[in-house]
Amino acid sequence: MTPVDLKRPGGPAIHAVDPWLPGNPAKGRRHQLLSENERAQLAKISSIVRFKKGDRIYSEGDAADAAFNIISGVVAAYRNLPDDGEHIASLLHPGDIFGLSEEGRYTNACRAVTPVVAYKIPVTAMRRLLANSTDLDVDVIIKLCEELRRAQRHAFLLTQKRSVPKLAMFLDLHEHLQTTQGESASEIYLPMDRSDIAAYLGLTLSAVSRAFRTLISQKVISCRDRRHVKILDRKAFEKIADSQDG
Amino acid sequence: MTPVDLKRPGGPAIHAVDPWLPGNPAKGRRHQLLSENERAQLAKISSIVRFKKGDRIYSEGDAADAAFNIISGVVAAYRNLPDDGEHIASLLHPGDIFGLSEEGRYTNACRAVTPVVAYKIPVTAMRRLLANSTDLDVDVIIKLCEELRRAQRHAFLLTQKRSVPKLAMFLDLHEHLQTTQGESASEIYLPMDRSDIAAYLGLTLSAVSRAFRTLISQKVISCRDRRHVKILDRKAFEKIADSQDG
DNA sequence: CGTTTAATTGAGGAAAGTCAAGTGAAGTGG
DNA sequence: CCACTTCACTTGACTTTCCTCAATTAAACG
Repeated sequence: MTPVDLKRPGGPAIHAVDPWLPGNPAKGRRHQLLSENERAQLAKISSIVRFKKGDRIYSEGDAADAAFNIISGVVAAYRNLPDDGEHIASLLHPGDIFGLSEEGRYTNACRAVTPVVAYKIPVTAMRRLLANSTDLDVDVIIKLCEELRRAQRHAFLLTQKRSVPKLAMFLDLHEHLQTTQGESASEIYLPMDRSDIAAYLGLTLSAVSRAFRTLISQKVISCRDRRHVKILDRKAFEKIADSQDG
Repeated sequence: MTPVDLKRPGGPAIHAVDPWLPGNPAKGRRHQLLSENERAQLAKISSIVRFKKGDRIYSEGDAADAAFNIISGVVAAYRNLPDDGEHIASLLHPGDIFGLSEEGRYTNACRAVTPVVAYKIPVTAMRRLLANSTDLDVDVIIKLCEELRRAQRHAFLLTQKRSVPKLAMFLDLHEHLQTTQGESASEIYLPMDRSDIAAYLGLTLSAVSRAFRTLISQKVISCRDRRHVKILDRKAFEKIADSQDG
């Protein structure tokens, strides 16, 4: 499930696609951005924290005293809605950073979708490191560019009006995520449950369920169980995912 | 329409809310992040470019050789849809940066929504500056955090299912934008046309038009003309904008 | 002043939402 | 190890809302 270097951590790791270096070789490949030295420096000021599945990591509006860097597991950054639903702003994976803030307060709440291990990095120490500025700051900039693009892709996904293409795009996204992390491409693993998918796609639970059913009955995908999806008809799948007919 | 320091430019200017400095004083206020020195350094490597309303600044997939910093005007970053519609990923204003890329190619197309004046900064020169790292890199990080939050707010807005609250949130957003830039709060100015609003909200032109009509007929807002909106019933307006009943 | 582009409005249909009932799986305690 | 409880998900009937398409009206431009 997780690459080797994340299992035996040598300090925080930031994975991202370089925004400036032209494509090949290793097109679309995510690199570990930090040098051994930088990772060691960060390791000195950070601690390792663990969360059980479902644990709240912090709430919206809490004092933002630390940023986090995921070693293993999946985290959801979300906001609560007035009608007690929730909107998931992003799903974060190993190599991602979260805990950004506005005026010293977290803008989202965060919870562990799976068991999570992460580095916790105090912001004050982090700012000091950034000011003494090795190449660390450029790496952080690169990572932020990537997160920005992700947020924009998410917004794009949300403009899709029909539920089936939305779900297809979501599955596509997760397949890419898994292949770029070097895992089996034959099956997509979904670590979150249906209600999380609904909150991320801006749909109701029912709509997500029906969208799965539609794709299954059209023999475009099959589900071994609720968390394992296989793509049966790649061509139909991509047609549904990148155009908007479902 | 634009603060004075943007009219007589002393070099690129980045405006953002500090993510770490706690709220008061000047809560929610956007600062000019760059020092005189930094602005001068950036000015040396950048040129000033002008665009007429409607001009395409660059296309999706173009080689990303420069970033831009807006002096005056509004820019839309968008993607074309297969069915010849478009999705607007973000609306950019004076003090914003755009032209971020992935593997050396622009991920969005950009066009001028109003007449635009901007600094054009070659990425190679910019990278050199960042590597020689004054505090410039930290400022860029701060700005990117802000853009990330904006993208997440946009995604949040897009999860709203009814058109009226969506439009209300959009108007609210623009009111904030104008007050933080120190302009008259009595009326909201919309520099873009209805189809741009539709493309940003993920609605059809008709739906946007009807949402305006609904708010007008409920006497929540009034329109002096298509670009000037006034909020008549602040309480009703906020109820519609932050909860989801419209 | 006429032509083009932008916006409004209306009728009808498609799709997701809501509400509620029912099924399946997973975990608990006996 | 099995009955029981719980939670996650599915499915169905009905309502709401937006989209589609088309016809008009209003504004912008030469």
